[in-house]
Amino acid sequence: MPVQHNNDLIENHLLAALPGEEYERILPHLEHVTLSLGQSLYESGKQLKHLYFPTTCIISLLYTMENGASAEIGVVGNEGVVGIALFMGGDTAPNRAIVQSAGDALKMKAAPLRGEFVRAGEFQLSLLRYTQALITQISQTAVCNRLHTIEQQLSRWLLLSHDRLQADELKMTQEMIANMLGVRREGVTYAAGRLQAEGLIKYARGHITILDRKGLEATVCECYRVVKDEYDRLLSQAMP
Amino acid sequence: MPVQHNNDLIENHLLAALPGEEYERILPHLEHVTLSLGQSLYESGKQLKHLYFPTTCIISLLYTMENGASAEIGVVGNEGVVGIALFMGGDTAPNRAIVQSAGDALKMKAAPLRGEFVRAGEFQLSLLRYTQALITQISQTAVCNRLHTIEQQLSRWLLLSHDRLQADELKMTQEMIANMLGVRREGVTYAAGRLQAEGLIKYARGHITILDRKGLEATVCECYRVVKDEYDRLLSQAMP
DNA sequence: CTTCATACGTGCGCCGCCGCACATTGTGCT
DNA sequence: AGCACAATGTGCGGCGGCGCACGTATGAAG
Repeated sequence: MPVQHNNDLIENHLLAALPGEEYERILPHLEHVTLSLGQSLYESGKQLKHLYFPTTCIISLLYTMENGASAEIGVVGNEGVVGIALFMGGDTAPNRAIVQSAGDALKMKAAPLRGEFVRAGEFQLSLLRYTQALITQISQTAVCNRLHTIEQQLSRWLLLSHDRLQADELKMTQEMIANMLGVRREGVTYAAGRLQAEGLIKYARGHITILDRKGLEATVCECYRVVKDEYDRLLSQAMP
Repeated sequence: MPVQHNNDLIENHLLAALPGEEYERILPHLEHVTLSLGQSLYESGKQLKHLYFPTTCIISLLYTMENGASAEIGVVGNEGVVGIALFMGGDTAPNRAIVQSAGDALKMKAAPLRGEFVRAGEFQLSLLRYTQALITQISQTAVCNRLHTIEQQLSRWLLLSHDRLQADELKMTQEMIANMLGVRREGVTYAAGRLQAEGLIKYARGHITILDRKGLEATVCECYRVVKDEYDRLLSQAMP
């Protein structure tokens, strides 16, 4: 289905921040799609066909090892875009993009993207600034994986997801979170139990509710703040 | 000192791959600099002033926590460039760039870089492709930090350094490696001891020699291969 | 209302890594 | 040559996380 309402665009901050002229040029190339939980947007090493601008969904960038173990390297919501390899010139990436929270996105074909990108306008600047923010997120994930406990990383993960979510409840089992964080399911059970005991979250059978966001922010490691500040700085127009 | 010999350029693969026209335009903006071990090219949050194209040096991208703990997020040699935030539009980055192996580089001021970048020529394409390769390296660092042992990570780190080095010996104490990997110095002693016992490396007081590269490649985790393949694929002109 | 798969809880032994303390061995400097 | 210091070796207790096994609860399907 083609994009019918301008509101669709506004829901993605990168698109919403475009000046009218570029907005008009890009509009016809966007297609509204609904994505379901667990769906794959691209696979490791496979040619990317589209760019996805999330509006209400959340996408997780995952790397899966040969033995099946996996770990998340970043998360993308309506502040960003999925498929940066397309405009960075790689065409493929050695990771996967999986729908972590069902919802909608705007899909753009590769060909018009390239045409628009080489104009070196605001669209290109936005995409590149976003990419730098994503690099910070990935970097901080590396640091956090090295130096912090599961409980700290879970807090960081919950806050990053909450920032990209319109609600306080996310549908997500501990098993799924364990796959994202690259840890045992039991490890998540333990860490989530502690956060619940502190009254910061509440969870039950695949439903996690953020009860005390301030409290979470107070206990999370600095990694969250570093990433958040960098997103705010680089995407100030695009992330209110 | 200004660049006097074209050979200087050839030593950096990104510059060497430029077509003659762009090469001529960029040449006057490059300055040859010699960098010493431990020197900082930029600090966290500080305005970047220059882009550095390593020729014989190796640069480490590090993140340092508030409590002083640090971890490497990537390494750059003559296949790449330091200071991507300059052309990605961020101007600053929340990490540091430290000289890991003394040597030379070509330095380019921010202003002419921007002018050249917006021409959307081969220079821009090269820089962006390189950035994607770097993203893969950072991502794989995150995964490796999560899932692999110090010994595996040390192997990966040695191979990545060896790829960017002209020799088999690198000047590097175990203490420094520990800071890069974000682990204890004793952990590096133990892991290095095992690699030495297997006859893969030899080390003594700040001098590490790669004895059996094939052997190292056979024991390293898949993370190294993933990064290497992606660099080869994206920078095939630039990394022989 | 029962059934049943799915999600979560818990205990146990094990291992890798940490923090600390201290011994030992090179290396450069005078 | 001798000294001081930097680099490495080693041991020990502790902890966080792993793999495994099995128990418990809850929501949906019939």
